[in-house]
Amino acid sequence: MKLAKEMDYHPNLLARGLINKKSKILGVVVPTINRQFWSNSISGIENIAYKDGYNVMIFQSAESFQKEVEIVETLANSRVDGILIAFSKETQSYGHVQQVMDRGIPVLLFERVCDELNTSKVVTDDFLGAKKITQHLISRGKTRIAYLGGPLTLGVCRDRFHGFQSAIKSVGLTMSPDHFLAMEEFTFENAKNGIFQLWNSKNRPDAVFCFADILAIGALDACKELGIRVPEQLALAGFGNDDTSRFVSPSLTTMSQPSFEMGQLAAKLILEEINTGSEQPIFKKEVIQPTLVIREST
Amino acid sequence: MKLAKEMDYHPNLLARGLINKKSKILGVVVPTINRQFWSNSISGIENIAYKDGYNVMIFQSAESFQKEVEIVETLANSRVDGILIAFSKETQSYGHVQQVMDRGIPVLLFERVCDELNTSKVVTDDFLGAKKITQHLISRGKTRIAYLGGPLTLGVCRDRFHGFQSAIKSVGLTMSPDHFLAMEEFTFENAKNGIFQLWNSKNRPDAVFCFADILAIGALDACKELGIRVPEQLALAGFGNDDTSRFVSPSLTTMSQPSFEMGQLAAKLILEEINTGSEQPIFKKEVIQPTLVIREST
DNA sequence: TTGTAGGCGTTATCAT
DNA sequence: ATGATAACGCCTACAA
Repeated sequence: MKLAKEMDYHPNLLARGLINKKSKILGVVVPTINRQFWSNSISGIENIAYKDGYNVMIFQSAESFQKEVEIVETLANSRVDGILIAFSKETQSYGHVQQVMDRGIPVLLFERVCDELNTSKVVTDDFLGAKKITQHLISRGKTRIAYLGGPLTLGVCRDRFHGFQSAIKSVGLTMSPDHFLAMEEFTFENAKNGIFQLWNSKNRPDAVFCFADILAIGALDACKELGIRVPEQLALAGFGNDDTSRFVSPSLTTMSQPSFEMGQLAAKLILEEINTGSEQPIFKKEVIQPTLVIREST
Repeated sequence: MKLAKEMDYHPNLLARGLINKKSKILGVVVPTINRQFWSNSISGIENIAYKDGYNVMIFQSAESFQKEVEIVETLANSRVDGILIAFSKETQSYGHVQQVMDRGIPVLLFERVCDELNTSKVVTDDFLGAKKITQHLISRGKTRIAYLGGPLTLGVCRDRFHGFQSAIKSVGLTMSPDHFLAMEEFTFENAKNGIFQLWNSKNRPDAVFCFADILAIGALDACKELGIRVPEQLALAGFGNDDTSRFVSPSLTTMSQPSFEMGQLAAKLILEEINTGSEQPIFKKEVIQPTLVIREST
């Protein structure tokens, strides 16, 4: 070691990886790092990975299937020891992932998963989470609850919508069809327009379940412009508990997802799989419970 | 290519990197990806890098000097083709970076930089930005402006403070010493306590220049609790133009930093350096102007 | 204990 | 054009 330092020797990780057939790198693919859920998850993954001497390579698919395919291929070709993926919104087929699994690379799916692949998974209990917060809206005396969310092709959207429905139905309520708004992109502006639309109809809701905090924040802004009192005239519920949800006013009732811990768990599972070697691994599906955070908007 | 596909051949990027002495990977080191400025910068870097066939490896120093040193070493040992660094708050010495530069690896500094290293740099014009927004506060008739920021050991803090001072002095104002609050950690809570402290003194300010949006948001919350009217009794200015600054109410006046574009520029500069080969490169320092976004808090 | 040969998967070079 | 060979830097196995 002394001589190494004297000679300014530094190991070449490429060569080491080549001979060892492992790079001590985990690859992570997320839709974006520009939202707290994802960046926190990544921090959780890193937290565990570092302890085990692993580095983490982060990639953003930017919700593009094409890019996701390229990234997964690159990751596999870089001989990363494991890949953690949260699918893009566009992703409907999973051949690109099955392929790297066939090549013997451990894969773990988190948050945005699919049923078709036989891997370990870490997901939020979206059904129960959505059900709980909808029940909370109902407990506030709301009966005409609208749904503001994404296309039901995306698993997460489907689950949350079903949870929402389940809560409604179990108390004998129904959702009028024009209270179901699905948008392709989860943006502030889209949500705002959604509220305008809902409020201009003859059949105004008295509460809105929003698929994500950013939608609820857009909804809130629409309410301000329209002079709607929140939560008296219209209660708003979000999902995710982004920092922002605490800072807006009225502050936002939402479901808190333990994103950091989910990342940690995901890393633990895949490292387990990596370290137990090539024996037939048992794939675990961990379903994480989000918790209700009640604030002013309900 | 056909045969390659038939045989399910995939190139081994480690072997390729070993022989080519280049990995087609850029390494990025940021304090955290959990703030929009950083995640947007990274998106900008990726945007340019991908076009040139480069992948981006992202690492978080978590504001720890020790971790930053380790990351830089790992990156160098992985034979990345270039390293983009934004220093951690703790970083005061730069030997770890000089070392990899001596090893012939191109390095670019962005946002959190230092004068000691001879590299290309991409920075915000913190001095002028702080000066502009302070002048804006002055133009609103404020005369007792407090400063809420970080330790002056951090270059960014120093520059913004000097810009603040310059604006104050140029109109013959002075800052009373107890209106200077420096905190180690830029958190909502710290900022809140700062406002409590300022408001409990005999010498209340009528405006606060906050080093970062999150501080202004904490300040805003303190104002709500204390019943201070913003901006009439106390005007608040932030820095960074995080999404949240638009969503709080009153919405926040702040300086907008073109983070995505700064990332793009940083990537362009280092790729230029990489592609021109080992000839003596000319190091550029790009100083980006932030723009004033006037909202309700002033 | 210490030293040496061989191979990981590529690519560049040289010979055919 | 096609084919063989050496080398990138490291590590393992085997020989001394």
